Amino acid sequence: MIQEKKRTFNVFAASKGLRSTRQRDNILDVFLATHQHVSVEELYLKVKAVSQGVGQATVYRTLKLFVEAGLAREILLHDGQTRYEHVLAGEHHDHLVCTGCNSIIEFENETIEQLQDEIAARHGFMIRSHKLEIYGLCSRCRT
Amino acid sequence: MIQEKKRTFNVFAASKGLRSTRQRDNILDVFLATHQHVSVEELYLKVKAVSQGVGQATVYRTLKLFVEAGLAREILLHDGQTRYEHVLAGEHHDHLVCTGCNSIIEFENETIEQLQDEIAARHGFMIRSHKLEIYGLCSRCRT
DNA sequence: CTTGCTGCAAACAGTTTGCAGAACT
DNA sequence: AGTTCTGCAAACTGTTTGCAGCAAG
Repeated sequence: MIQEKKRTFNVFAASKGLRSTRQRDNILDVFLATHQHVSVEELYLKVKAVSQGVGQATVYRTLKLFVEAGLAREILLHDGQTRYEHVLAGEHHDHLVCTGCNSIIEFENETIEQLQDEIAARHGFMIRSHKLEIYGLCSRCRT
Repeated sequence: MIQEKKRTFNVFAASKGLRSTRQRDNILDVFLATHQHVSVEELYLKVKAVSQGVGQATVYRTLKLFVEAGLAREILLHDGQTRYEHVLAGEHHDHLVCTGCNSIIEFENETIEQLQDEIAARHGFMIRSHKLEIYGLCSRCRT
């Protein structure tokens, strides 16, 4: 599905008249190879390790493109850094964030999603996205 | 209940050996008189209108104290500013955030809270707090 | 050759911090 | 008097932007 994502980005790029560059390819590769919730800084370091001469600015700019292309999603946790996660086709997941070790457990719950739809409908609200984060201590960190 | 909140803060201050100052009183008054989701900047301006000579830094410092004292809670939306909301005894509410006009509708849903507890339990996770934000367009903004 | 993309460094916005003087106890 | 608190301005951090040169189409 990595190929699939690359294709998605190419289609998007073509439709926008964007050019294909070494940097964007590198960043996309690294992003796709990465696990959930990379910060820009982390990604920048990984990209730099693979190929010299990619500036932070480009990483920032490119990540925004990925978001536009629907490949990535911004998430704001409480650590002052914007992080990006993969958008997995169709489904959505939420996060259990451990404040002890900063680990993140993902979960999905169809019922919660449905309830959200109901709540939105009740307020005449049209949902575009949502974010549910539960903070606390994971099983290892609760002593 | 404003008196009640002031008392809460005084108790907290006393227990921490903090001093009572004109600035802190002013900021607390303004915060309590304020509606949900004030940014530091907004609060700073309101405080300055009431009494000259209160610096931004003090507002920042004081808001953190309110959080520690359990009166306020930080919320991070997607506008680059940290906002603070009132902590209402016991109950918790979540947000429908309109990306059109930046208005915020609050809601509560007991069932969602229960589902969260179940999910957490399933992962051996101990919940400390959570945050559910639904982004989209409110009834006025959806055209 | 035209136009978009990049790296760099400077600019920014929000927040934090060091410090000298003011204020509380 | 002894400390804590404050305002100011400078420092910081994460992110954005202007621009000259580079590279893709």
